[in-house]
This record gives sequence, C-alpha cells and structure tokens, in this order.
Amino acid sequence: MSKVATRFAPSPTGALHIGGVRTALFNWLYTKNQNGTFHLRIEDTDKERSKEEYKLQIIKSLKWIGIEHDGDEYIQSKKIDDHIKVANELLKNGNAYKCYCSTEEIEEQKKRAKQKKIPYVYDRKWRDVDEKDCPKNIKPVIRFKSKIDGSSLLKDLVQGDVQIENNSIEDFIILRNDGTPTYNLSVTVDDHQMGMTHIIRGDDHKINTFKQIQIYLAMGWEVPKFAHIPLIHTLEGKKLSKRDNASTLDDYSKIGIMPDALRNYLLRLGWSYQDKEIFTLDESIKFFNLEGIGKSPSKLDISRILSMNEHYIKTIDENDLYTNLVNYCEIYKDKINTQKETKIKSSLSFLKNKAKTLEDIFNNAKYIILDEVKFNEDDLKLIDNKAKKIINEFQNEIKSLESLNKENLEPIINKLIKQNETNFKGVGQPLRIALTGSKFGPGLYDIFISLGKDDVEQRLGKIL
RNA sequence: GGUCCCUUCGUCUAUCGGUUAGGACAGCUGGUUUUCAUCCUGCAAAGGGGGGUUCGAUUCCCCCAGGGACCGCCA
Repeated sequence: MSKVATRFAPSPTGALHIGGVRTALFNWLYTKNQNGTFHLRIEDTDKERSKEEYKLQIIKSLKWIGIEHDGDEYIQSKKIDDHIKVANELLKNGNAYKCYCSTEEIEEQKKRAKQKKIPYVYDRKWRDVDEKDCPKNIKPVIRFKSKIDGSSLLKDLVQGDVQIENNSIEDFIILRNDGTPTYNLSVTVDDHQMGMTHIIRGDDHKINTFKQIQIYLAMGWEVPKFAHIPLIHTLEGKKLSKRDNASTLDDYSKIGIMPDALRNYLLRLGWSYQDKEIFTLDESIKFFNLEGIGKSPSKLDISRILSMNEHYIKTIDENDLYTNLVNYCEIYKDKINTQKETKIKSSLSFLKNKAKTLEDIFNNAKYIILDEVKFNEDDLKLIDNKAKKIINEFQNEIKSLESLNKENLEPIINKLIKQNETNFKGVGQPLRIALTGSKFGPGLYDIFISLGKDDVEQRLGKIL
C-alpha cells in the first residue's frame, strides 16, 4: 500500500470560497491522519479568468487557517504538453477519435433535442469513421471513446456504491480544436502524475469521476480512491457560490473570527465524531476519518461560527488571544501600539467576557487602544451639570490615592451615591462615559484599573 | 427534461433493529449581576408520506413526495 497522497485543486479565478476551504481542510486532515502528503494544484488553464493574485490569495488563506501544502504548488498550465501527449496516445491506441462536427452543428442538435424534450447526447457521428474518409480542411476536436454498453460502478468512500449506465456518458471532448486539453483530461493526467492515492472533492464532481476513471483504465493507470463530500448550502438550501455574501474566508476574518474557531466549525460541518464538538488542531488530526463524513449537504450557519469563535475567545491562552487580536487589529483596525501591550493583556480577562469576535474585543478595548476618547453626541448630552459635579467630586476623592483598585474605589463610589442621593447608575454612567465615550462596556472598576490613575485623572479633567 | 445523490429538533449532528430518540448552537424561562455581557437553572423543539421485512423499525427493502448536484470546445 503506497503512502497516502491527496491534493486540493482550486482554480485561481477568485477568492477562496469557504466550501473550498473545507474541502482543503478535509484533504489535509485526512493526509495528516494517515501520515501522507498533501499537495496544492493550481488549475489555471482558463487564461481569461485566472489571475496570479488569486493564486497568492488562495495560498495565504489556506495558511491563515493552518493548512500548508507539501512541496511546490503544481501549476496545471505548465503541464499542458503532457496532457496533449496523453490525448495523442489515447488516439493512437484507439480510445479516442477525431470529431469534425462544427460548434454550430452541435448547437443545432442540442436545440432540436430540447424542442423534442429528449436528453441531448452527442451522436458519436465520427466515432467509427475511417481516417481516410475524414475532411482535411476542418480542425477536429478529439473525443474520448466512452463505453456504450453496460454500467460502471464507483466505490465512493463517502457516497458508497454509485452505479451509472455507460451510455449516459457521452464521448466527451479531451482536446479542443485549438489543440488545448479539457478539464477531465488534464485532471486525470495531473492526478496520475502527481501520484494521488485519494481524491477528496466536492460532490459536484461525481459525474466527472466516471469519465476520469475511463481514462485511467484506457491508459492502464492505477485508479485512485474517490471520496465525494456533500456540498455546503446557503441557508436557503442552494449551492454556495462566489456570488453569495459572506462566503470567502476574508469575510470571516474581517469580522474577527479566529482561524482555529473557523477550522473547528468547518470540521464539524458535515463531519462528526460522536458528540464531540470542540477539537484542538491535534485532536482533529487524530480523530479525522472519512467514515465520519455525512452524506447530506449542510447549511452554513453564521450563528454557530460566532458561538464557536466565542468559545475559543473565552478558552484559549490569553497570550494567544492577544496575538490574534494584534494581528487582527493590524490588518483591519488601528494598529496596537506596543506600549499598550501590558494594559491590554491584563484587561483581556474581562474584555473577552463580552466578545464573540475580535472586533468586539477591539470595540470594548478602544478606550485603551486609542489615546483620545471618542464621544458620540447623544452620550455626551448625558454629561450635564449634575454629572459634572459628580465627576468633580470623584476627582477630589481620588487625589490622595496611591493607585486605583476596587477596594479603595468602592467606598468612594458609595459615598458619592449617598451624597448625591442617587443610585449606582447615577454615579457610574457619567464616569463611564467620560472615560470611554460609551454607555456600555466593561465593568466600571475594570475601567478604572485598566486605565490607571494618571489616565483617569487626565480624562476626567478634560471633560469638566 | 435526463442521470445521480440526499431527507432525525430552526441549524450542525448522535443513534450502526429494542433509547423517555442524546448533545451542541440559536430560541424562550428563572437566578446571579454595576451598564452591556458572562455565568448558572429550567423549558420548548425532530425521524417527509405510504407500503413491506421483523416479535420489534429512525435504523433494512420498495414506491411516492420534497430538496440538491451534474448535464460546456469552464474548471
């Protein structure tokens, strides 16, 4: 038994789609579990739409979630000559033939079939025509001589046995009339040359598999094992497409979803291991298997992603959380000044209790991260004369204090409540707004302590 | 339309013939609480329909219905 080798083969025609990320994850996890190798193939033969920047973005996205491929990436467009060679070989050994039908001719046939409401299949017009009877002035396409009789069985590792009548697979084109290879040929040749043992890919490729297997067989190559995983659907139940909102990785990272949380969510979307919900990276490698993959498509649910992220925010090491926060803020928000590191780190224990995302943490920590308090008009209105009086009294009370802590602040707050014949809110809210610019946020004592005496005095002074 | 696949709480799922059908998220209660949260109680919530097989079906088989994927000289 040869060592397991898998691949992820995206086409660089756009940002990486979350369904693609899951496919990559499953391949990678399976490979790690089996101690094999995981490869990345860039299917860039669509010259019109493929872009180098997308390739880079794909690699970056995979890396973000923790996936790195073995070896260099395999660039499909560089292997076109090999694909053509195989097509010619297929032609030579009688498994393929030249078809001289024009595009118009085919279109016409399709149209007619549609009118008659019968399924269109290419009529194999040139399948058995002798070479000497063929026109010389038309550039032909090369079609694969697909099996007509009997049926084929795919022993799919996820879907189980899938059987299909051979005559439902038409003589598909493997070489266009401009001499370039088509998808099914290229994929098969590449997978073979790359030595792939397991092809784990989306369900939408299932029918292609029957075509590809025939090429393997015709070339006398070893056929890899296939596992077709169900697609991810939108909440409406449709195939996730690039046009759908929030379906690229970036959409999630920019709202402050952490890579590990998304990895865990994606792992459990369509795969399960008893009742276990939370998997560390090591655990996901250790427990991942193909048997745990379900057969029915699953829907993408943002609330579960959020709660998974919340769970990771609350449970991971605070140093790791801080690193995640710094990385996040640098890309999407204001860069965190390293001088603020100590203050923020020590505040994480209460900041994270109010956060589902890194963005939430950023918002709650804004008053520390930013040097200037940003007020909004409505909140500022709450600082009336009465409020100012309270703030002033508070200033006087803390003057003599060495530093601020809950023990020495609590009596002061209580005193002020009594003095002004009000409640906690009456004292707390003006102070909170003066210090953070917001009615909401961390506990009042947490704010004082995290800011420190100097900052508190300075900010309170400013508002009076 | 043809071919293939799928069908357990709203969502992700457990169950590999015998369970009060379990868990998680979301939802809704109640409690703690200094705003907002967190945290802790509890509640509600599911086998698409119809036939079989069996002592017994969510589980095995068939039919129907619903949903999905594919049907390019795109990948």
